[in-house]
Amino acid sequence: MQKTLTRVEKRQQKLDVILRNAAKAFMERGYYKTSLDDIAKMQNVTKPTLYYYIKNKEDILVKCEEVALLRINEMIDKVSVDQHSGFDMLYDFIKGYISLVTDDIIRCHVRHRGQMEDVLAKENSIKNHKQLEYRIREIIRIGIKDNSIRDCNSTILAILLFDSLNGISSWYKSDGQVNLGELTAEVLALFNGGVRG
Amino acid sequence: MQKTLTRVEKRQQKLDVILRNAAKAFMERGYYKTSLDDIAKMQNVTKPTLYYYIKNKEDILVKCEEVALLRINEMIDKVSVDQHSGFDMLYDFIKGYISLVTDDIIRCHVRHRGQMEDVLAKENSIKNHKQLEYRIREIIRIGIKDNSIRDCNSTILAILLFDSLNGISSWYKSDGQVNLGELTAEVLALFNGGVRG
DNA sequence: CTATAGAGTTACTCAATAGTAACATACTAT
DNA sequence: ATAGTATGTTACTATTGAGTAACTCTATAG
Repeated sequence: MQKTLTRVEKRQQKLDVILRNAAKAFMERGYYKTSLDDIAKMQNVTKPTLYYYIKNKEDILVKCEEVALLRINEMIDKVSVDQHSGFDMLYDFIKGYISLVTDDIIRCHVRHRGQMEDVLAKENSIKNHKQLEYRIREIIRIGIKDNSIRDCNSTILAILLFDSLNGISSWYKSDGQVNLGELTAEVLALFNGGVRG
Repeated sequence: MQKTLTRVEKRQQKLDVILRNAAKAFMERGYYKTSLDDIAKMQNVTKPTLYYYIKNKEDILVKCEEVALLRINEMIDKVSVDQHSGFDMLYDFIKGYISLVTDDIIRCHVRHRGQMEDVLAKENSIKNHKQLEYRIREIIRIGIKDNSIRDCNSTILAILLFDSLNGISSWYKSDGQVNLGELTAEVLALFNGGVRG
């Protein structure tokens, strides 16, 4: 017999559902074209109920960001524990990131990061992303030192890497025509050896 | 003595200014956070005046798209006239595209394409981008045939290419720390030979 | 078993802003 | 010069949607 959920657990679950539904709607219709009434309806509740779980509309973005950053950082932790080379770490990061950007909450974060109206939230969001970029830059630097990665501007490479991977998040749909495995393989091949024939 | 501008020319110029200012504001604050009053103020006119030049707010996006597509297609035309290889064409396309995405109207188009509320405008925008992607795919196919480009899924490569280049448009600022020349060089190097050391 | 906090509702306020009507002025072609 | 159109203004309408007040019902802790 499963232990019945405590109030706190139920509450957390409901918040998760709100975030998931909101993230999905934001990705499909966009943040401003999605009203809180729309989101409430997806849970079969009314708008004021949402305010029991979130501070305001923008808080949904902030909370999605929290979840997303946790998962992304966790993934970077995993690929960072000593591998053969910087290249290998970066390689695994790309694989990991692509598998993450199929999740609505992550996609929502990627699409809306740094766009909050609240000045503090916005600054924080930008800072958070800088932190991620910094971690990837470090991996690239390790790779350059051990000669597994071409000597390059690690800042620019890190940005370009995020750009292309984040681009995927905006169009990738699990039910679309592009297969995730093949997509990952192509990205890794491009990343590994460029496009030269 | 310079011939004074005709009404039609003056009108065209004013429309250009509106598009440019609107595009700039949309990139800085976002489409929904920018009101028509804001845009009007940038030209020192009032909101109803704008309606003399545009059908409605969304029409600004449509008109920016028209301008952007003209310039992008023109650039692709230029790099397509017979070069040594598919790779060379693609190489020049990348150079050309990066130089274009520093322009606010192009950036505005890139950021907002396919997001119109008007169903027809939206479908048209998506179709337009598909058309661009198709042209790049063709270049890639030429490169694969003449062995200047690695045998790969041309669809995925075209998408990834646009993703990374369009990513640049969202963060690149001409007054920022990243130098455009160095950025282009890094992209081309990555594109040419990947990241392997 | 019951007091209380949790979870939800209906019915509102209030602000922002897209778009319009009606009117005023300035150019330009004849 | 002047008719008429291009360009602009002020003052408005109408809608949307975020956020709140005030209330009901329900479950659980003691």
